[in-house]
Amino acid sequence: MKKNKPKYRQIIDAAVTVIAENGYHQAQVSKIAKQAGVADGTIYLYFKNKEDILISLFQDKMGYFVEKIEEEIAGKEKATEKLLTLIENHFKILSDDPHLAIVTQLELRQSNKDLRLKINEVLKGYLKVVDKILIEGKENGEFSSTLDVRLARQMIFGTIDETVTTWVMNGQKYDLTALSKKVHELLIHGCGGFRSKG
Amino acid sequence: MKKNKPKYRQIIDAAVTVIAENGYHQAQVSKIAKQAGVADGTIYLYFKNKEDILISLFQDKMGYFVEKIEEEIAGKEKATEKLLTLIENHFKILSDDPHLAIVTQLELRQSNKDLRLKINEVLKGYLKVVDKILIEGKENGEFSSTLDVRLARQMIFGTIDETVTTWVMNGQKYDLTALSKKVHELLIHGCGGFRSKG
Amino acid sequence: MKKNKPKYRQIIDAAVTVIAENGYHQAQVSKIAKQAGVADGTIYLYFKNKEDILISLFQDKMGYFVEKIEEEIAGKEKATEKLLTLIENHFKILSDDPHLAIVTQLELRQSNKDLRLKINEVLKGYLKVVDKILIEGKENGEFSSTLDVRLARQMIFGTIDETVTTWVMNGQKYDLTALSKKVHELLIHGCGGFRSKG
Amino acid sequence: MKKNKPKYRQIIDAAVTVIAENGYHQAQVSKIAKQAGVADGTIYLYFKNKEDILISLFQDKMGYFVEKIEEEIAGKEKATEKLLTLIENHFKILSDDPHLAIVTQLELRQSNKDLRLKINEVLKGYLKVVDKILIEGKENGEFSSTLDVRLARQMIFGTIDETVTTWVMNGQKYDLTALSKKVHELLIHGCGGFRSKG
DNA sequence: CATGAATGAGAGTTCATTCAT
DNA sequence: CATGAATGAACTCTCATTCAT
Repeated sequence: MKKNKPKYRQIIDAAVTVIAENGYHQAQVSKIAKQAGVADGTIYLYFKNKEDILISLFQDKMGYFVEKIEEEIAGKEKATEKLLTLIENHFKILSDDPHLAIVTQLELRQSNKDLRLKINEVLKGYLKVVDKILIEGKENGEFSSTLDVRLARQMIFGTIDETVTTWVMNGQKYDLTALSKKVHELLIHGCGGFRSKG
Repeated sequence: MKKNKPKYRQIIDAAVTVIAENGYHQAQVSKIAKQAGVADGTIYLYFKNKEDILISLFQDKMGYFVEKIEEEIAGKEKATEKLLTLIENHFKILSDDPHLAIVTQLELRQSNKDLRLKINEVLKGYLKVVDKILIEGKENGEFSSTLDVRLARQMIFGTIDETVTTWVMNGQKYDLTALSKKVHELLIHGCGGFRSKG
Repeated sequence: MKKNKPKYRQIIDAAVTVIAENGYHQAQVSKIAKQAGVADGTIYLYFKNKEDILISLFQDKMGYFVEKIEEEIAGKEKATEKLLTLIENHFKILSDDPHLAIVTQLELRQSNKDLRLKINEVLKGYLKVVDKILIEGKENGEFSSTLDVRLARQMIFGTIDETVTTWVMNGQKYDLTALSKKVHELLIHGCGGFRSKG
Repeated sequence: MKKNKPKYRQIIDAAVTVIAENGYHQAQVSKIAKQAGVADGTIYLYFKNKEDILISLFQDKMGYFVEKIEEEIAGKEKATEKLLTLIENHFKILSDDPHLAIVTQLELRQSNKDLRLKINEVLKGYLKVVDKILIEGKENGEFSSTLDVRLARQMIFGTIDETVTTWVMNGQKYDLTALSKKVHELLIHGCGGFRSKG
């Protein structure tokens, strides 16, 4: 398994750095090779082609993402708590790795449709976690019984994603993690806020 | 004013068609010229360069977007009604122009950072409309008085955008406009739904 | 005869200005037309093509050059005096018209071989004047009886031309005409200078 | 050092051939690559861009020029002998390489001002050699003590250059080297020739 | 005579990938 | 396993010239 060899990770990490610092369109294979400390040709011993580096990068990082979040969620009882944990961790992981945030929110989106379709495939793992929380919440009465899971998932992911992207575009200058509770509150009660009476 | 000459529109429309049918990276100037029925060089009598075509395209279409939505909103009294109208029109305009939907949701996002920054500039007009609705809703008590306008705007835009993108990526096979009410409901009351009692 | 119409001269003069100020490769027909205050198409009512403007420009200016010099020379008796007069006038005409100097010494030389061959054709009129002086000087004993007229002509023209070019390349900052006597002295007596005894 | 690799020279030599045979404006990079027997992209492993090929070509050839002439001059005692040697070698080197003569006298002069300024920089090395001869000649009494070195240098370079250019423009049909002595004689004694008595 | 909108051919350069060493 | 020199396809933009008005 090539994925366990040290150079595999070296190249993935080099790709994140190079893309974050130079932008997607200025991230040539030769630059990644140099950053990784290997020859251009060596890249092709570990990856099929350039696209494969990017997909692998995404799978690798997103795999950790899902794993980490599932782990943290496991300890929570209520769906709303789980959703908060998901938001908190999503924000935290990207806050802790500014390069990764730039790469996933801005740079990788410049890739062509094919690559984006493959990235979406990878994203499904994340979306399944969201779906599971939503279904659980519907079942135990925390969420509306008429909730459309697919739409709610799109709202949750869309909102989190837009929040992170705005933060990255503004230069990661403010504290993203501090927004978790307010975003959570918004997602649970909407713009209307919590009402005891209509 | 070049913008009023027929060839200006011909070229913009040709660009939408060519990008939608061939993808961003396969939309060569010569292809756009051919589709528009003009010579390659003619493009440069109306646009500074290729990037200028894309920005103009976005400004042009988004300008209509904002104009149309502001017009429709004007007739509504309540902020929630205005939000519904915004969602309905957003979905309707893109539903009515499948090519435009592909271009704005998928293809134009592949552009480089410079172009994307300029596109974001244009988007600000749309976000201001959303902000106005939110502020109004806070003032007349429809929305929570503690609502964070910026976060709420990110939720609204993120949700709408993600909903449209998902629809486009799935081949525009289902009725997007039919989702307006449910998306609206979600944005107002959140996953928790409307509760008469906490 | 088109050459006598006012627009003919307007265009020639515009060409000199535009080439001097923008350089040969940035002297587009449209720029010359604008400077001349006529439409692009009008150029082609007076000149066959762009090359024709440049050749006409050269013929026109060089014609004045030869005419002026022949006129001044006519009043001189000795060949050496005639040579001095030629140098003085050559330097003076170009000193008096800095744009023309730039155009003839630097810009027009960037033209392609065809155009340069035609320019050389025009130059022959000037070289004939030089030849006449040389032959006269040989006949009346002012110049060596073994003088190779062709080589001497190349020396005279090469020296004058190089002197003017150096002056133009240095920004026309010093007084070119002040060099006439010394250049003349050099051409008559060479580096060795005048010697009463070998 | 790329300059010592065989392909570096292959490309330079190919450029001389292609420019001489097709003219400056018809010397496309792809043509030079083909002539050199390498791929288009290979050119850019050895040269920054097309202009860099031409400057390198000039530096390379002119470097040899100056080196060769300085070497030959070193063995001569008198300034006049040195000048003769310079002329002889200048003529000989270009006579021996007809392609190079075409390139330096006609084609490279069509380059834009930027390139020509860089070429002039290279030429300064040659002009310094001329200056050294002139100063030496003044010091040891061979040349006039009142000689203006800058003007004399312009005469010498202008005359040699004009002589070579005329020879190239006439199709290199006559023996250029045979003119060395007469040109030398002209430069030393001028049109007046050698006089024992004024 | 004069206009100026329209034409369309033509070339330098980058970079993912290969393969002989 | 690792190297890195070599490959070659692909595309934007300029500008001299024309011709319908």
